Order: sequence, then structure tokens, then C-alpha cells
Amino acid sequence: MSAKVTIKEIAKHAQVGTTTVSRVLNSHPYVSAEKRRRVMEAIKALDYHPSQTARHLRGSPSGLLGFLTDDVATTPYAVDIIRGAQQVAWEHSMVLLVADSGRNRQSAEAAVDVFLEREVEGIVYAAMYHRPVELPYDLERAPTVLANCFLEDRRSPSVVPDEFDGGYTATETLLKAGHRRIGFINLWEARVGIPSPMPAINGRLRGYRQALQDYGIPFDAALVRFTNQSPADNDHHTHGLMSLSEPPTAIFCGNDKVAMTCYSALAELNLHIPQDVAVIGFDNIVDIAEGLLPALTTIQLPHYEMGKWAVQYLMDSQNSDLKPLQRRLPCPLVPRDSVQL
Amino acid sequence: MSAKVTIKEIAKHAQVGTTTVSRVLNSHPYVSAEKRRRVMEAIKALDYHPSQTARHLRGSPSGLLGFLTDDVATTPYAVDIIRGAQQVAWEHSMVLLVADSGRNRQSAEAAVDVFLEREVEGIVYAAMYHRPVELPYDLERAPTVLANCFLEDRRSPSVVPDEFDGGYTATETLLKAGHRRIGFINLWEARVGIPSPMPAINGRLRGYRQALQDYGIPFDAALVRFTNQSPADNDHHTHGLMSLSEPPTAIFCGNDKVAMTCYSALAELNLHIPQDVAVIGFDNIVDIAEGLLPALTTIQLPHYEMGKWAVQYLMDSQNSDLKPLQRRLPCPLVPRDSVQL
DNA sequence: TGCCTGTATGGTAACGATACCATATACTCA
DNA sequence: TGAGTATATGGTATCGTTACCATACAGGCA
Repeated sequence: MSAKVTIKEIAKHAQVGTTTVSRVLNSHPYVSAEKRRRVMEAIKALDYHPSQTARHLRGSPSGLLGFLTDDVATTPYAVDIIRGAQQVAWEHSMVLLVADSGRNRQSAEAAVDVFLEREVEGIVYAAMYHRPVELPYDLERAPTVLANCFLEDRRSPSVVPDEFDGGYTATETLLKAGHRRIGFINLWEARVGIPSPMPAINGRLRGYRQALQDYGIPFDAALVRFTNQSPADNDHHTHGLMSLSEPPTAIFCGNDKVAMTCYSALAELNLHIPQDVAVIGFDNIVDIAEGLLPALTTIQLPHYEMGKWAVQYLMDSQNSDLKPLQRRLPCPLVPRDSVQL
Repeated sequence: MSAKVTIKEIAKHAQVGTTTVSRVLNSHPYVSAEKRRRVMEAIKALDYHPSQTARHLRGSPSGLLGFLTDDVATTPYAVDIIRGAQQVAWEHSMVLLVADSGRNRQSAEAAVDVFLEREVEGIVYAAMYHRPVELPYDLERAPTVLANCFLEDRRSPSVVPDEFDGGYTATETLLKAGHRRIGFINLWEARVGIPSPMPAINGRLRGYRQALQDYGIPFDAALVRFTNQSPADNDHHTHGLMSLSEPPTAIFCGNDKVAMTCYSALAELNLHIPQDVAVIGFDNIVDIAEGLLPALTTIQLPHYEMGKWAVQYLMDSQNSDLKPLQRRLPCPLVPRDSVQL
């Protein structure tokens, strides 16, 4: 409410020139201790706050980063990307300007216009689930990093989950626990309009196969199933796996929701987790994983880390001119009680 | 990358004065059609974008809103508050500046300082779960609206879920379905450092009691239980309810996680949902609610709407001087298959 | 004809902070 | 002693935009 206080008033109050005030504010040399004291005092007394706007107009960097999302929330934790981004931005004294592209190219471009009008120093474009995207704006417009998504032509830097690593880790965890027949209920993306194969589906499958190979276990196609993610289908595939002539002793579920259905299907069959069958999930939806009994061992998507990485890259590339980098971040294991070690 | 284009260059290119360019930009009268055309053309040709910074310095409002969160994520969907806020802000051509207060009063104040340095026109302070808070900064500093939280002394406007309404709706849904003995596994907040009773717990209980009363059903304390939210405790209370001499035919669970455990406990007892026992949850954690079989009927917390309301209020109060308003938003029913109508 | 009003146009002073330049004093050293 | 340097200080142009003021011309009307 109070009318804004400017350096002029500080100068008057402290009986110095505006230049001296500015020097104190920016801790430049050549200010006597006495005047510095008077200025500090005036700043306190008048509750002065420097105007970023004026600073920026004069030529300082804006201290702003644009964060654009495509808003399609599948995994609730995908928003951790923004938390990670905010965290690193904060450490670099930058602030995040957020906007939703809202699925519509036009409003996405409008959002970028808004960012540009405020001269953001970079833009993070984040997808809510891992997929290839087309950028809704011209890359030349501002330094851009993609998080949880990528351009088919890899023209710009991006950071995504290492789905292969996740699939490998999940499988290896079961292998290390002694399992030799491991079922895999992978996801099957029925969504329309999604271009080409989902990285999650292929990557995890490749990880699964590689882990088996590394442990000298032959791949058995009968153990791999694809669910459309409906509870009915999840249930169907669990029963399918367990009624094989040689049923698995462990099941790797494409996500925690699948694991949830898997739990009840196994309960129906009177099989106990983890004694009779071990189960491992994916996504670490805490509400699910900790709510299940026994608590679900699962794999975590590095949302927070991707947000951090994206902003960090933006900061680093301001100085040096790095070439567009594609980064895969590991998906760590979150051990709980559904796999017996 | 391109050096920034200013109105001066537009003026030169269009062979007019800067004033005329400004007039075109702000659609002021008194510009000939011919010059207007030339200016428009120059803007296109040089890809000119006006500088918000300069505009703001000159006196226009900043077009910025601060969004401050306390970061304690309990319900993953609480972030919908930010989506709602962003939505309304966008409609008013404003942009959101986001920061995490990070649980620490000092960094929260620093965040507010950052907001103020950029002259935000208002601040939304959002909590990740419904609770009383103490504001980490002086309210005088900027118009503030609290979302999903409130000050004990109601000194500032706030918007929260109507927990009473949610409890009432849940109970009434079961009553309408013909149930007369309704168990309630309410939450019990074990968190340390939380001041006084959680609004969710009391409000929902009051709603439960009111609904019973409105339907002429006497309150039976044996039907109400409190869980510390661990799966074991959830399980314990479900069994407790079902082993009453006169067990309930429906259970109202304090949240979807409780409902999840409830499902398995009922399955163990060989009871079917919704035929033998109806179940209703709270929170609408979609991954859980749609993952359960049958899909869980539950109550939705109005996160998105609270975000919208908060920003809308900020916009409205800029003109008229409303007095601090405490707003409760209803918690709507999300009907699925766990209650038979 | 002379005056008023409506239209059209551009020059220039702000907005708040900073960088550059000019100036001033106090030392140091040859 | 005089020149040179380090320290201290303030005036002012500047960033990009808009508001205000001044100016100019056309037409309408008494």
C-alpha cells in the first residue's frame, strides 16, 4: 500500500547521492563506512526494496525462467518436475514463470510470447508423461530444454527417464532375490494420437530382456503380457501368468496401478506376497505403494531430478556453448516389502 | 538471439513518430489508416515484441501474481491448485510467479521479497493439505489470498474445502442407497507440530452426524473409528467394524488409501462390494479409485476450484474493497461402482 | 472572415536503477 | 614540490514505453 520508495528518497534521507546508494546496494568499492551506514539505515527505515523492473530495463538479465507444461496429467507426481526446476532456479536467484500450453498450439505460442515479452532467460518445456513432442514454437526464440519429453530430431537438449534402466533395475532386483521365472505385465498404450511407440513400453521391455540375458536366463515370450491398464485387463493377465504350466515366482508390473490389481488377483488365488510370488511395480505412487499390504517395492521415475537437471543445464549453457545433449536419468529402486531379499 | 527491436526502430522503419507507434500498439484514436498500416507492417517485418519491463516501469501494472506453496505434499492432486490459479490468471492476462516457501520461515520471506521486488499484484499462499497456517510474512506487504489453508484469526481471505459438505455428501450418498448402519473410518492425524484439530477430521465427522440426523438415524459411536492411516490400522478398523454384533452395511473411509485397505479386508472376509458392503472414499486419487475393482465411489477435494477462486478473488478485490472473505467450496461426489444406487 | 472543435502527429519528460564521466581530496613517491 | 594514484562522491544520460504538451490543418458555424 505504501507508495513505493526509490533510491532517490533513500539518497535524500541519507544525505548522499543516488550513485552512492546504488553503490551500497551492489556492494561496489569506494563508499565510506559512514555513508554506507547511513544508507543502510535509510533502507531499513523506509523499508526500501529495489525495483527489478528498473534494473532489468537498464540492462541486467531478467532473472526469469519460463516453465511450460502440456498439462496432460497421467502420473500425479509428474509435477515434481516443477518442484525440481523451482529448486535449482531458486539457488541461482531466478524465478519461475509458469504457464500451461493447454494442449493447443495457439495458446502455447501465446504463452511463449508472454515469456518473451518478459525476456525470460530460458524455457523449460515439460511433458506430463514421457513421450516425443513437437515444440509449439520456434526454438530460436529462446534457449529451451525439454523435460520428460524430446524432439524426434533431437534438435534441442532434453532430459528423460532412463526406461531401460528402470526395466533393468526392476528385473535385476527380482533376479538378485533368486527368481528365475519372472512375469512382466507391461503397459499397452491405447491412447489415440500418440505418435509411434511409447518410450516407456519399449525401454522397460529392453531392460527386462537385457537383465535376463545378463543372468543367463532365456527369454520366454509367454511371460510377457501387455495390459490396456484397465483393472479387468490387469486381473486377466495376472491370472494368465499364474495359470501357465510353469508359472512365474515374481511379477514385474508396468505400473503401481497394475500392481494393485495384481495384489488382489494373487489374493484370490490364495498366493502370498512375497513368499509365494514377489511383485514389483513402477512409478512409486506413494499412496498406492504404502497403502498396499505388504508395501509395494517399486521403481521411481526421476521427475524431481529431471526438473533440476533441465534448469541446471539452462544455467550452464548460458556461459559455455554446449551442444544439444540428450540425458537419461536413472530410475531408482524404492525397496519395500513385496520382494523378499 | 536477435538484438531487441524497439518502438524507435519501428518508428523509423514506418517513417512515423514513436508516439504514433505507441498509439497503434494501444489502439488509441487519432491515427490515420495509412500510418496504422505502415506501423503494423513494420511490426511484422521486424518481429517486434513490446517490452513488458519498460511498460511496467512507466506505470502499468506488473501483470504478475505470486504463488507460494508450503511444499508438504500429502495429496498429490493438491497441485491442481496451481493449475486452477494459472487458468484464471491466464484469462486475466496475468502470469504466475511460483516459489516454494520450503517449510522455513526465512526462505519464505525471501520468496515474498522476490515477489515484491517484481511488484506482484497479489499473492496466493497455498497449503498442500487443509490446515491453519501462520503467514510467513506481513500481510500488509501485498494483497493475499490463502488457498487450502486459513489464518486462525481470519484476518485474510481464504478458500478451503467444505469438509462438512464432503462428509455430508458421502454419508447422504450411502443413506440414499438405502444404508442405515454406516461405519466411518475417519482419519487421525499423528503428525507432530500440527496446531489444534485438523479441519478435515472434524468437519467430515460433523457432516456424517448431520446427515444421519437429517435421515432420522441415531448416532452410534461404535460405528466411528479413527485410523492412523497405516495399512495395518486401516485393516484393523475394518475388521473391528465388521465384527460388531450389528455390523455396518456401508463404510465411509477417510480417504482412498483407507478404502484401498478396506477393500482387501472385506475380500478376506469374503464380503463383496457393493452387494454385501458399500464403500465410499475421499480424495479421488484417480490411480487408486479407478484401479480398484469395483471402481471406488469417492469424494473430490476441490483443488482446482480453490486455485481458480483464489485468483478470481484477487482480481475482483483490485477494484472494489471487499472485506476478507472465508469461502468453503463443496466437495463433489465422484460416483463409480462401490456404492449400489 | 475569424474562431472553435475534432483529427492527426511528433517531441520530450518521466518511470527507477545504474554506468559513465567529472570532480575532489588525500596520499605516495621520485 | 609536483605528478601520479587510490579513494570518495555526485551529476546525468540511458534503458523502452507512454502521457502530456505543443503544433498543425481541416471543416463547421456565427
